[in-house]
Amino acid sequence: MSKKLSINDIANELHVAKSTVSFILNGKAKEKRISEELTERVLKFVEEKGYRPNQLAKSLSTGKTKMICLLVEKISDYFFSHIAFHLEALAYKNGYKIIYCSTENDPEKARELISLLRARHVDGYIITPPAGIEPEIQALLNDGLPVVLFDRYLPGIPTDYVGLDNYNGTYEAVEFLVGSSSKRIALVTLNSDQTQMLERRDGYLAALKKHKLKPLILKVPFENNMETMVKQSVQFIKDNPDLDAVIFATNYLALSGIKAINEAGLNIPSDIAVIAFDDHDVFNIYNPSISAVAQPLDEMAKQLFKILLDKLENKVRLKDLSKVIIHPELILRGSTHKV
Amino acid sequence: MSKKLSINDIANELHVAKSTVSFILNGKAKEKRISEELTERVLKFVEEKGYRPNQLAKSLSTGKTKMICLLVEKISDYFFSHIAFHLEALAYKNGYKIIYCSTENDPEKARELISLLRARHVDGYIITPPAGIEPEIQALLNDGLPVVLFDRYLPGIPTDYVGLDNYNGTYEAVEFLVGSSSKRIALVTLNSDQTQMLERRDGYLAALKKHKLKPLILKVPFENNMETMVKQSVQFIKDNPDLDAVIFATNYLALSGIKAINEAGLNIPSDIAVIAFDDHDVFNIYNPSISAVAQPLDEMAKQLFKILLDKLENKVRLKDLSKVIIHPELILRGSTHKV
DNA sequence: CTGAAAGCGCTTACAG
DNA sequence: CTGAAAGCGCTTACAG
Repeated sequence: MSKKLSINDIANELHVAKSTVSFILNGKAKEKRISEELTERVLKFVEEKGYRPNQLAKSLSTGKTKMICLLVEKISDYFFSHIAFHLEALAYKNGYKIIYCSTENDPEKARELISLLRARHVDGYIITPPAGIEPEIQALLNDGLPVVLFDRYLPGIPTDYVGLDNYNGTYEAVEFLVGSSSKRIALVTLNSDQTQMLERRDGYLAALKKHKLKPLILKVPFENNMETMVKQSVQFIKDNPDLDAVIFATNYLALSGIKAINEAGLNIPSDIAVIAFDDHDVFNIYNPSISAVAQPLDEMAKQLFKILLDKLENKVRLKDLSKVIIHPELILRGSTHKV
Repeated sequence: MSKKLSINDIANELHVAKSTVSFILNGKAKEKRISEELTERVLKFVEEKGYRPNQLAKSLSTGKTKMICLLVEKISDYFFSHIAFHLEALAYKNGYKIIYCSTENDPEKARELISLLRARHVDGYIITPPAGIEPEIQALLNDGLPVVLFDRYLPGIPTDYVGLDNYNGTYEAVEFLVGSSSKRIALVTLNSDQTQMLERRDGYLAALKKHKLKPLILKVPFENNMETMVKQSVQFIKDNPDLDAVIFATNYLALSGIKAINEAGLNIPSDIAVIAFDDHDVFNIYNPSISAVAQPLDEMAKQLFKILLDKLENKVRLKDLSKVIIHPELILRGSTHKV
């Protein structure tokens, strides 16, 4: 276990001041008018020895850790793990590392996590906030730390935000269903007040109203397991025999709902057409394949990271907020009628 | 943006030495025989002010960062994102944070990531290694850093390891299929030399041999997208009309394979029985539901973390290696015959 | 029990 | 161009 090289060792071995080495390593050789020859010599030595500056010391001294906190509802969810993957690529390209945390939608846990991450001095935050952590978010902002919310926002607090145009997502889904002659269109959603869920509901309601159709909404409790969800959906279908189309507000609701439709002995799409909100790998290979309102995951990640990076690099003032609303894509597959 | 409190500020305000404050904060008050009254006073003050020690400074001084690197093939994969979720819970309970990185199975990228994480002085590593990073793993070990590999290992290097009993996973799957009267059992696997894939193949071959059945293996190139995989599987099915059962070596191979079986106009399980290696949420709600050799994800995460933590806390010597082989669970669902 | 001091490994004004 | 020095905010022997 060879002792790790420090900037001091390098300075000593090369008989130069460690400040000189530091400047060279940080690309300030020109600026500090250090001779090209010396610069070369130092860089070569560093290269040979495989020296890597201790980031802890650097961070303590500069106040920057080059770490970003990704605080999501649950890292194992399809949506979040894919966002995590895309963000990672962008972060690494720019010299940042990502620490992830799952809130499981518990504000208490989110508070604790933010507090822990603050003690580690991460440079910026990307967060899907549970309701109730407004004070902590505000505190981050007050202390000059960049915070970008995504997927859902906190109505009381102005922040940077990247989200889907959920309203038009369901609106356009309804429009399509009406256009393919569905008359009785239900929305199956979660019993949740998160902004993205409310927007999906509102888009649905608005489109139905436009077409003078009666809304029909099933709210599934958030905590339910798949089995319970299926049962509730089956009951819902039985109670509404005139149903001829369903929009599911999340991809897992759709999966359980389709099982329910199968169990009820109905055919997709001839008896009931189905559109899922939020795409999923398996929708493509399901039988029938499932139409979906897709969130462009890479685009969302790209926008999220851009907003954060601009603030981290002081290209944008902290007070100047960006809201990016990404347009979803309605992907038509086998679970809806051809038009 | 109020200035952050430091241990110096606290010492000054309370008119005590900062070493005293440090001892108290680190629970060494008793050991250092600091009066209970003073201890109380300091803790109360700290509590009131909401002081959080700067972890960077602490890390620089102690050499411990309380951070763990989770280096996986791809964070958005079902298996890895679920392992990540379970590990997170364990890590946080023990005061650790996790930085994740995706190697995408590229040794060059893995090397770069390890180098970057070393500069950040993470305390320990949990890794699914791509072939070719043996030297880097060895270097970590030589420098006394705990490393636990999982899912696959590097044959040349003795390390801590947590993996599935892949051999018996496919072996038992074949046994079951034979027992439910399948005669012509194929294995669809990836064109990969990773240890876990080889073990799955070997278990399959051994079980077939025992029953004097002829093996039939399709190797799908690793890089293929879903569509290509489906095409290859369809062709494979057509080429082998006597096929009556298939074991898919990964969950995504199973999903594309099932699509292929559907497209070939065959019925599951009456024409072809199907077992997938590695369970997936959607298998349960698929129609028919899909039998699977399930990896106990929480158990794997638990073992992984325990091994790592024991080393981090010096409960186990670095040289003493653990290998934990976890037994898979064969979950029978609708894609296989009842027995 | 307490205080002064050195050290972790960097950065960065400041003076030459 | 270079060197000595202070500072980031902790920990921890060491001496009283």
